Amino acid sequence: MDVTAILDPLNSAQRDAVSSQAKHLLVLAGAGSGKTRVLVHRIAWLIQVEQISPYSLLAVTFTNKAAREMRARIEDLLGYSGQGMWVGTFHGIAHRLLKMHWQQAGLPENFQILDSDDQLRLVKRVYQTLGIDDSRWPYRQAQGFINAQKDEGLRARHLQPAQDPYQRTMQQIYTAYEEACERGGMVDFGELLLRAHELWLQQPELLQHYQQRFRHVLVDEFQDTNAIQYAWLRMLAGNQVPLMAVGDDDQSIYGWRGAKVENILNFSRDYPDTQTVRLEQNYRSSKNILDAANAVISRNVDRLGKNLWTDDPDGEPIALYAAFNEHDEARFIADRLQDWTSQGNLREEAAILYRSNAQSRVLEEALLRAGIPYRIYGGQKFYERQEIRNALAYLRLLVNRNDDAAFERVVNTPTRGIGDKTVQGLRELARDEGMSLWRAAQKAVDESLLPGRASNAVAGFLALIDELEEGVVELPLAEIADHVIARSGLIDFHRREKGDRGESRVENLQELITACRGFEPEDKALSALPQFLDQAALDAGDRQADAGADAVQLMTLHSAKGLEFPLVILAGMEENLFPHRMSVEEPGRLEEERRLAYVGITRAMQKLYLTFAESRQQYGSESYNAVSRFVRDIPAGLIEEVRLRTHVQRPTSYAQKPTVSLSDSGADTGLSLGQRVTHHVFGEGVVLNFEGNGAHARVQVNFDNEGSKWLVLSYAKLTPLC
DNA sequence: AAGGCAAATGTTTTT
DNA sequence: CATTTGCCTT
Repeated sequence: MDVTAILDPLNSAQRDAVSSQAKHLLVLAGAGSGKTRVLVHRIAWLIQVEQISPYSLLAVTFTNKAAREMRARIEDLLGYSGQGMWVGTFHGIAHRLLKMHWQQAGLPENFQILDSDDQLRLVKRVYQTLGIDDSRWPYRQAQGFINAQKDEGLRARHLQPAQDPYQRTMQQIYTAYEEACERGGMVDFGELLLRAHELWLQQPELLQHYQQRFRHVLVDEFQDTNAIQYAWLRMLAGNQVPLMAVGDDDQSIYGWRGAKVENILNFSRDYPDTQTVRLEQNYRSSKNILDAANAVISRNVDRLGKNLWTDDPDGEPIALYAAFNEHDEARFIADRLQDWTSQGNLREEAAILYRSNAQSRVLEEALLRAGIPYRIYGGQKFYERQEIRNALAYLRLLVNRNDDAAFERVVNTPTRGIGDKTVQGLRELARDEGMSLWRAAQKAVDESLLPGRASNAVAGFLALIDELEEGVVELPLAEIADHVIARSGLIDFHRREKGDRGESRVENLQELITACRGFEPEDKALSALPQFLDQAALDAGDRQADAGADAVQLMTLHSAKGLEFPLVILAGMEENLFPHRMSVEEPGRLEEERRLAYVGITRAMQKLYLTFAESRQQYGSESYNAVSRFVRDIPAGLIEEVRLRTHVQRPTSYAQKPTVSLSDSGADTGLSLGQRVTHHVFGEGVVLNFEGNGAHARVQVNFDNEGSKWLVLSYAKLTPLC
């Protein structure tokens, strides 16, 4: 392949980036501006033109999905997979390093990865040993504290001794938590990064080895890197390895998880010989959609500044629908999707995006009723399901009896008469003797330290695990899993569960066996099981099994980042929902919500619907939210309001009754449910509800600025609009 | 030790 | 509203 094949499909800014001769490169890539394409073509350029071996390239992404996509697209372009090239997530690469250099990293060879669930359990155990009151300091707060510190690259010993009780308690927990991890050879997600950083810090010759090996390092979604990830990159780069960072400050939506947009700002300061390239031409959305997105994001103060433009025509106007309530909203959406497919489009080209997962239920119901196939992304991941984690815990015990997290999880699952008290006893013994729970259990049985019944039960559990391992180690992975799931009693345990929840859990366990069958170990020489377990911990398994069927896509705005759809429906465009009520107070968090709105709008290629509900059931009670400020930020000229309710008679009985009563109550008020009205004090609003008649008639109006109010019809001078 | 009922508690998500 | 947690009874 020659240079033209790499550069021809690119615009001039993209070409500048791909063929850059500068030492370091910062690409500010707006939404839909060909970010991944530039990365992939840059890699092709380095290999084909600069003659750099794939072995000397390192490409870091944020998600496993992005890593897979990059691999696939490199293969597409080059015609072969970049053999020997390191492509992976920060965590995946850190894990790889630690596996290779476990001794230098001060870890046991078979160190265990703790996911957030394991981590929370460990935190709870630390509370118990320290005697900390969890009603005063919630577990999750401590977990959040620990992760936030690790994101910043701080260990407990790095923290300033503090006076205030919150800091003191958290630091105490953090210290004990670190000790517990160290003792058990356990490594949480943050620890992977922290350790990988320290590994190089403490082993300069190892760092040098990698600095010589990697002749180019490329980073995707740079706006999502946190402090420790950037520190790790900087250490690797030193003053010799060229870095290429690609990101978009306007799409930084993970600040709440430690991501630092500032890293983008600091990059050119930290590396003065950086060429900055802006990709501002958008190839994805119609002009109307892009103008709307620009209008929304321009209200943010804290930006690097970038204006996306397009050669495309205006396209269709953005449609806004004011629903009566969330059911009406869902019904409207289902109708639009029906229109979409009846016009000959594919369902999978349409996506419904929402701020929070809780919104999906009503939408699902409406789609189900309308017979529209759909697929939901997000929610619970496969490897995070209870039943799967239980099965994995048994498998983990086979590999490593001293895995306390796994031991605790399944010692009494299915229930076998080992209750809290017994486990508590084992924990104390383990702590006193400085041994794992497994060894403590052995000791307790051998030396009859437990009451008879409990002792028998514990002995039974120990025997079960040993027995599970017998004659199984040499078998293929899937058969090991099958054997363990059946013999541990997990299948029966879930089969006995009431409702159809148990049924789906049994199916999931079967699915796990299938996953084992399809698993290809990275290192064929080593046993497959430990490799499978590591992969399960690092990749939550969000790949969709039934990707073949044509279905509408439902997902949160967060998980929509990086995707695009011809038709996008943003549902729940309401204050308190989006922007979320937790984020409206703080300007910084509000800016992040706004970036989320920007991400949402820019997912749309041809047609964008915005919907909101005048009234919505939230946490069991009715709430009345004004239309989202993000909708108001969009110039009116770009929006076409759909006003079905004034023309269409709602067939449902509850909606008709008040309409009839309203006109029956003496003079025709000209009001109906969903009617837009204006009041001389409260301004504009929408009629939500109605009660009584004649002089006592009252209407409930949701005012745009004042919220919902009940007004006596004969006093309030309401003027109908439209 | 296990199961049932009342009370509390609700973002976003990856690794 | 729906799910999870904690207390209380068998």
